Amino acid sequence: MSNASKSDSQVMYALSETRALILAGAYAPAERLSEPILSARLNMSRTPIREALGLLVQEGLVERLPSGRCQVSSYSTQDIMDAIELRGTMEGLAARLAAERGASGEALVACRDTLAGLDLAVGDGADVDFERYVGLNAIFHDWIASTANSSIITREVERINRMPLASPSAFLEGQEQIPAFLGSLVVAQRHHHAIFEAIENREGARAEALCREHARLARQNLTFAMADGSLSRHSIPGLSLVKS
Amino acid sequence: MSNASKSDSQVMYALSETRALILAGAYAPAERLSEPILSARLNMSRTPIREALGLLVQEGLVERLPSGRCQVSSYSTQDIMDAIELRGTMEGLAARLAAERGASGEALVACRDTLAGLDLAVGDGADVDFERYVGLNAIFHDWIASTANSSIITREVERINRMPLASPSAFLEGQEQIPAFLGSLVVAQRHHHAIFEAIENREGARAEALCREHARLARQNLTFAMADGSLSRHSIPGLSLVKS
DNA sequence: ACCGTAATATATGTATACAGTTCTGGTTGA
DNA sequence: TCAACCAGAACTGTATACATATATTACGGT
Repeated sequence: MSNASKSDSQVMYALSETRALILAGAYAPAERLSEPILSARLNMSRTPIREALGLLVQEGLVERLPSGRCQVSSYSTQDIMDAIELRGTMEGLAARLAAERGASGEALVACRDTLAGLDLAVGDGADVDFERYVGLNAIFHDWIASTANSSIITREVERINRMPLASPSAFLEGQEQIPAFLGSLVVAQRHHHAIFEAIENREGARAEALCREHARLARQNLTFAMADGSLSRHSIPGLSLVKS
Repeated sequence: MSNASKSDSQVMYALSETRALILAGAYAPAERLSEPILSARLNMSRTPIREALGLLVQEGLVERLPSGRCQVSSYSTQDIMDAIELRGTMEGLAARLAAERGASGEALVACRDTLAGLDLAVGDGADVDFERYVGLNAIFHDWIASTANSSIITREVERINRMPLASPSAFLEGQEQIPAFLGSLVVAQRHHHAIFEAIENREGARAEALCREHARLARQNLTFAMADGSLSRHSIPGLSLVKS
């Protein structure tokens, strides 16, 4: 087997492929995923399929029935709301620890660059460079988690971010046309600056509170997306799994 | 295969057996776990062993090397501290939501029973019924998580509790002899009452702050256990994985 | 027309085989 | 003495086989 230490293994291929299928809505919630059928579809044996399904269960995209069979998960709007609240809380913890423990000079410099890039991408909110914004936004949020300087916390924040629709980038794509959403980006970027400032000034409580409030924007976007009916329903990955 | 839908499957046996071996210190940190050797030791084929190892990786007890091999994890004291802080934060979130959303009448009644049982188990701190305390303490903490009424949050709290040494029960066994520890139980039980009262009175911020402070007791116990050298080193499951 | 039941098909759980990779230990050459 | 290297052993990743459990369908009784 060619080494490549994971990324081109059969398991990883099965994992990303199946995940993409589910997030794109190719499988409906509660639809069964059988190992033989998937293995035929992806041209491999059941073994890596089986392992990939286990990982998807861990990610929360797939549920295991008592019989052992797998089905696509479904979430209520409230579930997503709670997941976002949880992310906000965990990012808040990371930001507080980052403030309390202090960020290194290089970390601060790097983050200032990211913020400057985000400023450019947002502009005045009328002409947003989305692609750029999405990438830098993810970098900023990763920066918060890593600046807490705790492998445990970094790991768990990454984990919650893998949950469908809970990540900071979940609602950034496919909503370019919604004016209310565009406005929220300006507010979000203001939050980013304030969070950075709080961490730089060792203001732990402020950093924490800001992160929590920042996550609330995602909840608002979820509300927009759900109300918006058809448009976002298919363009936002994973939204097809949300039930009520 | 006998149904039993999980609990007596080969995977579950391999999982609990291997976990127990690691937590008991039968394998040192960084020691390799090879599938063939484990499968010989547990009298089964590599297949369920392999799946169990994947689950242990997910639990954090085992790490996967780039080559694909597995080794026993090791943690720094700071890692455990951070995990406990994270648990306190997540329990705090659960308690806040429980307060904000309101607990049902039956939930409140049930919790009062638990608290009464804990009162009896603790007594005045001089003659503690440990076995009883450990069980009821776990029930109380589960109650907090479930009273938030969010499957996502329940799931993630359970997850962090499975992390070695981060659970509310982690330091409750094997330290009966340490006076400072006995005293901490009285304080802990006072926290329990206050947390319940805050949730009952819909005081979200208070419930959250109390949970965080409550978790700090575990950090203190970790300090005791680490300072105490040989005694607790072997009696507290998982402590053998802590490095510095 | 409908419910219960038997028969069939399909799924999962586990064992085993094999190819290719990584470790290990010893040997060689400087 | 030590580093590089090579052969053998051991391990992982994947495929496949088979036993058993579960889902589905067809059929017969009421």
